[in-house]
Amino acid sequence: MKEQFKLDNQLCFRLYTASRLLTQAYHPLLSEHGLTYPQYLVLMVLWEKDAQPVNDIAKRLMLETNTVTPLLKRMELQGILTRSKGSADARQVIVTLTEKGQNLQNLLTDVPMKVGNAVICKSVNPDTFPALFGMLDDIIAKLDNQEKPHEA
Amino acid sequence: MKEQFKLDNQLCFRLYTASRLLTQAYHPLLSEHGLTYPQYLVLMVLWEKDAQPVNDIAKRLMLETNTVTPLLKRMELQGILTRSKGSADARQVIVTLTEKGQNLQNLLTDVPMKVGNAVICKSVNPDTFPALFGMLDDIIAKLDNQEKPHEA
DNA sequence: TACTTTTGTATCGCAAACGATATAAATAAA
DNA sequence: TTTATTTATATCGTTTGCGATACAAAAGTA
Repeated sequence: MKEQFKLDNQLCFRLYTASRLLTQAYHPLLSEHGLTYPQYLVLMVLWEKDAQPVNDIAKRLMLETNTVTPLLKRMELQGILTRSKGSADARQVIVTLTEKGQNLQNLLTDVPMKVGNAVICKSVNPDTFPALFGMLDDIIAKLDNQEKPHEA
Repeated sequence: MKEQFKLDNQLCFRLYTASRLLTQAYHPLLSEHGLTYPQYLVLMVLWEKDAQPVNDIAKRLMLETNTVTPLLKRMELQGILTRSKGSADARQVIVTLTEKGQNLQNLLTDVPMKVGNAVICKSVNPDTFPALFGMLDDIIAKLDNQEKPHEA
């Protein structure tokens, strides 16, 4: 058994598992409002800046539009947002929060605190957060412009 | 816009993104051999210890059996492993690597190094790996026995 | 203007994930 | 030994995630 294949040596498996389990921790808090975690991410993007084209939302979440489009359609069916043709560029679809979508920000106020307190702060010393965030951001940045092989 | 909802403050979004992008980095190396990343994880589990019941594999990967079962069936169709009724406990399904499955370990020898060199070591100082692994392990451990609320 | 290329979204198909539920085998209890 | 409970897998349905591809609008070029 080759050393490089030991599961305990894998960064990716750790990220994969931590991501899944942390997402699961959000589940009961979000499903209460009929939301999934990726939908919650879309909400955070639109709360930061409303009325964005699909592309901008996808870029912000580093997802492909073919992932985001169906996701947005489901949220539209739920009356959380609307999708309308852009006026400047007719190819664009502008996504705008409805009142219900705006209001979810109030209903979900406690979610970050609940997950943070119940889980994260009990497992990681808050002082080490900047270091952890920094490392993850470095990995993400590296992987992000790995794919776009630098046009030069 | 409430501070706690800023995407840049979210640990979960970072984990989610880092996990996705790193998995994508494996994709070209694995698809060459007809494998997906979760299938590669199963292989690592079985290379460590062959002939395990479905449950043990699922536990090792911290996945549910309803995720692992279809995954194993696909791998069985590819001739990578076999699924057979356990002799001691007739409920169990014992998963065993075929010669093809064994041999994939040789074909994939370079994968960890390629991903590691090309991506990880260029974004994170290898000296900080133990710290990063430790923090992720702490988060995973905390989330893991969060769900099983400690039978007491 | 006519043609080509790029860009923004969407459709399709497949492989995860996972909650809910079903089923059979094993174990425990009555 | 019945009956009840737990355990090991599996089935079903829904939502993601993403590669491949389609298509129309916009931008660039001849």
